[in-house]
Amino acid sequence: VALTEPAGRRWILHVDLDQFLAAVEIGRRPELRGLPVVVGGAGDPTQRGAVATASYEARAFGVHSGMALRTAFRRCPQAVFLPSDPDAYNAASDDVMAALRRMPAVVEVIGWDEAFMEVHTDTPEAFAEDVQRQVREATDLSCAVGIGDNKLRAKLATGFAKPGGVFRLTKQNWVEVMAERPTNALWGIGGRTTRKLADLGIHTVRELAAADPKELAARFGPAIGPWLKWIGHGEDLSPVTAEPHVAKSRSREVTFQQDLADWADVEREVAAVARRVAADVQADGRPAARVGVKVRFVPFFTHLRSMKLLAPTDDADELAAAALEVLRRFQPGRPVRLVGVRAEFAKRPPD
DNA sequence: TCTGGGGTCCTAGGACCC
DNA sequence: TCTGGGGTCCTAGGACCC
Repeated sequence: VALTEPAGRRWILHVDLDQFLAAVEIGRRPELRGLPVVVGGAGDPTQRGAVATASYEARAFGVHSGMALRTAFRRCPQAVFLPSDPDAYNAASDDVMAALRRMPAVVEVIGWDEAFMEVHTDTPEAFAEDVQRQVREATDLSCAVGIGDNKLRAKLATGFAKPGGVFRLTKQNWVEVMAERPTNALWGIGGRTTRKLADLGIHTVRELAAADPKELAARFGPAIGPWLKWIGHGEDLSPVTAEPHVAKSRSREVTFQQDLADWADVEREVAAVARRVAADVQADGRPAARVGVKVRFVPFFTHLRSMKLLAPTDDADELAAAALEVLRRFQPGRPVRLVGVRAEFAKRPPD
């Protein structure tokens, strides 16, 4: 008998904080509780910017993440609009993840407000409720917990657990719960793929699961095509890993409140953004090997160009010069509403 | 009054080399 | 007079996620 064998079956839990950014703001300003709260941009709904998180009260008015702040204001003018405060959310996120890591589980953080946990137990619902208790005690935040037999099903289960609940989705109830739902209910299928699948006559998860893998491969490529059918069955073999995340790139971008009509202004902004990226690269302690520039023209055409550097560097002057060199490959003309600069780190050869 | 910011991974075509 | 086929690197862009 292997004494190291963990007790109980293997379960994957997906933990997702409820209305995370709004909850952090409410936590330090209790008078906001119960009010529609919208966090995003500079907190000024007359400016360009997007909703990062809306409280449930604001969602009742049709406000949701990704929506333009101005649109949110039109839908819910009485909402409290707050600027995004990344330092506060990072701190809260760190506290939550520390609480999860104190539990007997492998913890994989996948975002500010989300993590997978691999646990061994015969009572996963009881474990999930313990997770919720621990998170609340440590941070006063509430979370939903999805229970699955793999990461995909756990992640999808959370959607049925929100807010604040627990839901189990496994091979047993996959068909019952998911088969008649639209394909974009799956994690990994967005708007574009939904439309392409519809062109093939595939609208539901059941139809995707039954689709011809060759047809999918022809339409979506040799890796993504077969994977789509696979997730239609709810299958996912990816492991939960506690490996610390190593960033592959750092980027910054800025949307201008007024479009830039003068290309000289675009050049000045690209250089400035490149210097901010350089500071991030220096803080990371690894040099960048590639520089990319993003330009979004009016009305909303986005183009990207990039260049491998002759030699990796974290020097601000060099990165700014490289960004300007990449910028020269763009066709000036239309006014510009956004510029971005991305630095990619050198790929580290496997040991 | 349209449509944020920060990431990751995949695909595909051309260059280049053998 | 004819130029195949495979591998890798570089680049642009698509798509998705939080």
